[in-house]
Amino acid sequence: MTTVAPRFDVVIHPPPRLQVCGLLAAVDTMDFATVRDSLGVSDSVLSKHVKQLEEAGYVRVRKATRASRMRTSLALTAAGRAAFDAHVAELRRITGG
Amino acid sequence: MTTVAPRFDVVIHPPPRLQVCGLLAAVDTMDFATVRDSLGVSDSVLSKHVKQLEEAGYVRVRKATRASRMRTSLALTAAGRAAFDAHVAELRRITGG
DNA sequence: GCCATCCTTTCCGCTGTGGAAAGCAACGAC
DNA sequence: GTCGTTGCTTTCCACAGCGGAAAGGATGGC
Repeated sequence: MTTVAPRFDVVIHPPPRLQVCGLLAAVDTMDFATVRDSLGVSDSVLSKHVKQLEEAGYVRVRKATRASRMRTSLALTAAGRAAFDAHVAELRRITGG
Repeated sequence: MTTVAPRFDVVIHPPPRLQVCGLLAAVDTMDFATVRDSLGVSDSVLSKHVKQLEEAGYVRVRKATRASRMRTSLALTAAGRAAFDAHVAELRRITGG
């Protein structure tokens, strides 16, 4: 039984962004550097993908000074979580969940 | 517990090909026209995606004369099924299945 | 022969992508 | 204050992948 309406989302689907959403879905918040290292991508690549997720309203980017250094933390928004859940539901439907 | 080793497959991941594999995974064989109509794409688009799956060794294309008309039927190969299962496993892993 | 069916291939313009490098803001060291 | 470092961001660029339209077979009915 599905709780969200399956809906394919082209913003989420590409591998790097699917991974970012997958990571963020499991936590409240995650540092930019942690995500970057988890994906094994460069700063610029992650930054660009995060920007797309942010412009879609799926990810919130918060900059805070921590330990005397600026850190950027990422989190899924409510809309982002909903879109991710719907996309995952659609993937399950397509792949014969 | 996983039965196949999760492995991301860039040949399978793009939406049209993921859908083709998803359809074929559920049956022994499916006609080209049926797949085309299920995806809602044009002949040329499906043909090109099928070709990529075929060149990867994932789909077998069989042409047979049926009802006095030539029909093309598609089926996953063993390698195709294995790759699809592995890709689905990886998607589940990424999305927190 | 001619036409219709059923794909396949080519052509073309567009979009998306990653790598490299330059940019930039914030901070501590001095 | 200026210098260098850290931590992203943006720009530039070259390239791969995509779909639509149209031309191209191949086959069979007439």
